[in-house]
Amino acid sequence: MSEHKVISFETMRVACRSCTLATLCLPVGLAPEDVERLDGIVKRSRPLHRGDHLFRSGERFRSLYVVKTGSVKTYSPAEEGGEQVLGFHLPGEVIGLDAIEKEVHACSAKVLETSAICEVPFSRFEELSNSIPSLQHQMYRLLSKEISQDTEMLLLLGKKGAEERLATFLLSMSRRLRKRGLSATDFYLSMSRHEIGNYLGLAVETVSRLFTRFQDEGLLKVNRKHVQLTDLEALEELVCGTPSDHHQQHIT
Amino acid sequence: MSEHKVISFETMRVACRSCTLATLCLPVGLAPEDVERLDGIVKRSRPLHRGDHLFRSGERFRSLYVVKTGSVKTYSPAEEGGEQVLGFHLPGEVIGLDAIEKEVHACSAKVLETSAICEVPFSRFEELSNSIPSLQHQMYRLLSKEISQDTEMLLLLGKKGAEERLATFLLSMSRRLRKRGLSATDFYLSMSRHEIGNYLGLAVETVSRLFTRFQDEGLLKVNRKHVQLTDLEALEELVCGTPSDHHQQHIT
DNA sequence: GGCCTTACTTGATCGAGGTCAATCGAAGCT
DNA sequence: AGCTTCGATTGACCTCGATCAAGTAAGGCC
Repeated sequence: MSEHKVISFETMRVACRSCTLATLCLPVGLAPEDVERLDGIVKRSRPLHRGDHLFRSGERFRSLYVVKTGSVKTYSPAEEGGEQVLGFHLPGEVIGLDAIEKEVHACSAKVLETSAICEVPFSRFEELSNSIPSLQHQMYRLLSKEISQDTEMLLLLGKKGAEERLATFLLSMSRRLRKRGLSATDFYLSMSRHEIGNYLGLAVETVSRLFTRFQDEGLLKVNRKHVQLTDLEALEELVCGTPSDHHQQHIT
Repeated sequence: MSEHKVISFETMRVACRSCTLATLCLPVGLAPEDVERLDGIVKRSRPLHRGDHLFRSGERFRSLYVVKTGSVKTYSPAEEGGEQVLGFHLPGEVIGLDAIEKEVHACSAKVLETSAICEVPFSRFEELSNSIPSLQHQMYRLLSKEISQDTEMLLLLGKKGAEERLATFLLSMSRRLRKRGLSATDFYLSMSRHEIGNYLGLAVETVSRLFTRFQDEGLLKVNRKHVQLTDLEALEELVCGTPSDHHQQHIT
């Protein structure tokens, strides 16, 4: 994991108002004094390390978590040691939204690399959002966004072929990294091929073969976890469905 | 469509407080005067008919819709006339939650049979939820529930085979109908085989074959849109993943 | 009633991608 | 360094479900 920088402890102590992720995870148009209030309920812990859990399936839901640096995967432990990867979470993204209703976590969240995570106790947050309309509004938007993202993913898994799935995944990473001010074309994947395959509903071997094929076709360069997207345009094309009329699953 | 009863106009005028769906779509523990307030912003229209749209992809988002009777499908119009079915919505279910963030509908909603639908203007609802903490709480729960349902669906499409998909679909219908006080084992499907297949990521032919197979195996009786589940137990087993160790997609 | 359109069913064939198996290479350990 | 382990890659083969192609039955309309 030497490709990932160590998180300085100082970084952890930065308040919401000065966090570089403020525009991502903070309500837009929130008054400064309200930011203070929100800041007051956020817990900041020491950096977590690869393999640490934010929570596990079955645990009582208490807090939402916001990734500050690093990355987290959520997964649903299936029968017999097998697991189902539900998502990968990058800085600025919120984890735990699916557990609000039942007040129990249906999935587990595991840190993929050394990461800084903010914890937001939900009951406190809910009280706060009661007295701050724009915070409530932002929360509605956040939840709604999660729904529409899941919907897109659903579409991907339901009808798209293996190529489109991997291309979509790579472009999603690219887009999300760019939004966070990082390189959109040159990055390290913090998850294994196995986890990618599991997430996309593909066998590890298929993921591996696709990486090789994409490289052969000049779409990207890949070396282990290091990926460089050299032809975003072509990847987009693969996704958008003009792949020279590829085996487009029935659909109708 | 003679199998579906016509909605009397009277039914439409019933206020939230006396609606049989109150326990489904109303906040639990909402004070009577608050129910009145909510009731005040809900619009009730004449019954809609098969093919009518609640909204179309691209339209500005203004309201959430609650199915009172009948059923609705949401779908995303894909390239070239093809569409992607995103979900089927039964009485008590809310439609439009995915559009809150962008304030634009990314999908269309079409009525599958004569249906009564309540319209809830979102901006008014949001104001109201600002002053009624338990309404806000219920809304958080509702949005969260949608997320966890999408997550389950995602799992289904990512890793499950055709049998499991159809079995899951049928059990989902069964469970939802039971919750609404209708028969869990004897019902009419308001959507076509084609729409079921599209929704589950399967070809029409596969859906048809599976219905036949399930019938042959004594799991259900099917005649056109009329379905009778005669062995819920066995269907559950198909879903849960103890199908005598069937071709369980890699997963790991 | 008879025609027509649309939905559903059933059979035959094909291919994307999963499974099995072997090899390779990198990171971690003593 | 040398050993071990786990992840990634590559090849051979096979299965599930898509696609193609009829054929059948039901509702709609004159």
